[in-house]
Amino acid sequence: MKAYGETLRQIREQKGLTLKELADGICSISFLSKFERSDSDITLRLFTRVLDKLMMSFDEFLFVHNEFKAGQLERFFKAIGNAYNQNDSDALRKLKEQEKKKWKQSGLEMYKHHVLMLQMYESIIDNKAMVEEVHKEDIQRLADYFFNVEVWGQYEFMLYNATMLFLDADMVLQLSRTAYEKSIRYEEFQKVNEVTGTILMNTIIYLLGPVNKFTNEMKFQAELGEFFSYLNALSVPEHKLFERATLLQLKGAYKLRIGESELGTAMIQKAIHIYTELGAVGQANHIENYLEQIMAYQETDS
Amino acid sequence: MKAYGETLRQIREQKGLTLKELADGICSISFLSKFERSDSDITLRLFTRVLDKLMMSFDEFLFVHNEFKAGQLERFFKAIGNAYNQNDSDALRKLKEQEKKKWKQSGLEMYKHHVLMLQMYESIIDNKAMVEEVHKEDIQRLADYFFNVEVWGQYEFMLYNATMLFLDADMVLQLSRTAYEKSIRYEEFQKVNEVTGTILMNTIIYLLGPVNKFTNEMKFQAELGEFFSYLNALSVPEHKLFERATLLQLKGAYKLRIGESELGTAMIQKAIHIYTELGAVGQANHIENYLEQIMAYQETDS
DNA sequence: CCCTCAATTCCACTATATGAAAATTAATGA
DNA sequence: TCATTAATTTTCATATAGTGGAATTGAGGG
Repeated sequence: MKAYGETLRQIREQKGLTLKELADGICSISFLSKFERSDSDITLRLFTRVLDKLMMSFDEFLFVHNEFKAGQLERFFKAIGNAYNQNDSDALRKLKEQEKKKWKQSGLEMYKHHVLMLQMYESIIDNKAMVEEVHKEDIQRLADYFFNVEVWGQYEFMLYNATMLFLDADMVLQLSRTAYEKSIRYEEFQKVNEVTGTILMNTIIYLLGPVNKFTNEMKFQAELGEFFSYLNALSVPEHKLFERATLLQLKGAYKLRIGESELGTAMIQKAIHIYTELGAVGQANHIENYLEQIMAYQETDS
Repeated sequence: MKAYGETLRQIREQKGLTLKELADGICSISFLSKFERSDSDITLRLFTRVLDKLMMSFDEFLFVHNEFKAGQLERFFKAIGNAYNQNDSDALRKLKEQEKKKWKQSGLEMYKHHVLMLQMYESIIDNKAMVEEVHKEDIQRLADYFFNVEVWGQYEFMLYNATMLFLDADMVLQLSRTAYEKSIRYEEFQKVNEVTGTILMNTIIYLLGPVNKFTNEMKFQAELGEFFSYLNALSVPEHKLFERATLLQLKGAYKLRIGESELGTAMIQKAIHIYTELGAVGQANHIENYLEQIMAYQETDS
């Protein structure tokens, strides 16, 4: 792997800066030269100032350094998401083995969580019943982790989003609420902001329950109201059209759920219409199927 | 300012890790302890591995470290944007003085660009004619910079987006094209991806020309087609509803521009309708005004 | 109470980060 | 062609990053 210094040199030369100019006020010229030739490493403090001077963020620097590939966190969850969406249980198993290995080497709890998560996705794909008894305590451990971490970071948000579907309703209620509260200080940090959105959406979907229950009595009415208001707050910026469209769609589903069929259908139709107008046919079809499923069950029922 | 080590300690403790666990395989326990107590700095190489183990990105770490504030790059451009949108020429002048000072201290060209940019925004707000002669060469310098930087980073994209409005049409054509091409490798890097979107939108708006010219002959027909196709390519992911809506709106404006009034109006109405349905009244009004302006001019003309 | 584990401190030692000045290279121009 | 100058690399001295170990403190836990 290329050293960081070489990347820095590339960037500096791109910008037409001399060693002297970049080093000025930060470190000696000779040292910067050494670092760029990977004759020496650099301390965090100095490097921060170098990047500041270049008006560059660490993540962007690393992105360039890693040949324009995203960081490990995103790659990890994206790999899981891709494998799951493509029903590729081989890929999931592979990922699971990797994490298991890391766990055995380090004994760190986080890798155990990863193994659990991957196992669960695997069992969904393979349509195997989850070996509940065995995992029960692992799940509890995972939930405990979420309850104990005081400040959530992007990792916790993403992990929770990827596992909430396996947790009990009362846990989900508490944790999603916690997640929303903890996310507020990340308002300016786009990535966390976005995961929070998905968490809230998934929570609402979770609380609405399976489609074939849409005619029974309602369990989480108050809580749904609460989470709708969170999602509303998150979608305040007017350019967040995707969040707003999803909100519309979910509100429609909610109306359907509580029996206001005409209103609910109308709202979902609106959402479908918007997606269609914008040429997002995949999404439009997806919602349409969802709506049809509900209708089918309700017909059976009546 | 708090030292990095302290922040790391907070995070480590939050995650319930011991020094031993975090240091294992990376560095000695006693050293990590030293670093966390700011008794010592840490090298970039080691710190990268620490963050990797924590599944944390540099930017997120710095975000937490800086008390949940965005990085300097974004703060800088956001400050300018805010001041401009609020017609606050005092704030702009203040920013300008800051950059001027940096320029005098370092002699770096980039600060001169910043001064130029701020001066131009200032003159728009104060409705003063730009002192063209004086700035002509500065503008040329800025354009030269864009032409010479081989690999654009987030900074270059943002700077170009903020200044293109002051450049000549032929420069804008070339540079926007370049910008799009250079942005392709940043597909996975959200922030650059987003600025690219705005650059393309602004380019199209620039090429469409002022509203009161909407009845004259068309200059950049071919180029507009080109940029529409770029923006189309960028908006492929179906969740990019804002980009898609803007595209609809701009295509409508284009139709109006080339005389297809009914079709153009219909498209823009669609966009307005979507914003309205999604409760984005600000945006909806904004587009409505735009449409009315065009219509007013066309009526005068006929 | 003892026992254990996490963290700090101290020490001795090595590797290397960092700065100042000298040497080299490259480019430019008279 | 030879100065001249700027940019970079080398050299070398020193401060400090980083290791490993051992002794100490402190906080539970049984």
